Amino acid sequence: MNPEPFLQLDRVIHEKGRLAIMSMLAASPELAFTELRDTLSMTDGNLTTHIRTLQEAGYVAVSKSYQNNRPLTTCSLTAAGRKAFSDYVTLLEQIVQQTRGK
Amino acid sequence: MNPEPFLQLDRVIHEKGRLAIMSMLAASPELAFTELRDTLSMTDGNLTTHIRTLQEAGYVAVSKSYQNNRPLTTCSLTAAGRKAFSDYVTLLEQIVQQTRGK
DNA sequence: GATTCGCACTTTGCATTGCAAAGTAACCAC
DNA sequence: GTGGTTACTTTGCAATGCAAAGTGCGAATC
Repeated sequence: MNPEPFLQLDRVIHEKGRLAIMSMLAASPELAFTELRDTLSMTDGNLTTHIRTLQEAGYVAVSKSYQNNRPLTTCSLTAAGRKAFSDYVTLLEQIVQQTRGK
Repeated sequence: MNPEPFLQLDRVIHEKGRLAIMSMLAASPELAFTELRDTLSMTDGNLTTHIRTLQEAGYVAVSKSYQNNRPLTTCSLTAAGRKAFSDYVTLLEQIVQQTRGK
């Protein structure tokens, strides 16, 4: 068994909530705070902190505006975020293959 | 994007360290404390607590004995552990496919 | 026009947990 | 017998996930 993939897993992404956020953002150019919250059944507080963590890591860009007289926060992946997520998934693939191939 | 797989990920297994332990145990019938520690470059304290967590979840069986005048702790997957790990990897597969198939 | 309501977040506080430093126990070397 | 090594365990701390409570703003109700 090769332990390398595990050791390399990015802590920022390897967290249920943030992994889900990253996956959703990888599939859509941008998503609103409320879309993420409702789709992932997260509490508001939980979602803000995860988004902040991703933002501080440089993985997502956050834009805040006003639309329809409401605050509107939209998130999108940065280039670094896309890269990091791709690398992460590659590691997952390796782990799955290592496991299934036993 | 389907958020189901993420929501289902088993917290006990979905942790870098424990995921690595479970993977190693899935590949070998049993492993010694020291083998796990050295292969995964974990500190002793870190490893014991992770093993305890897995044990309390009913995923690994731990047997303690004395061999060569040394304590010898060996771990192996339980049936429940094997099942839980298999389910977990299945979810990983889904996540990888969802991502790669975009 | 004050006030209640609802929406979209943010902040705060708590409870959990990862982690390693220090501790324990048993053996060996000298 | 004490100094060192191995194989763990316990303890303490720092980080983090999480949700309850808080904030700001506009709309509706009175």
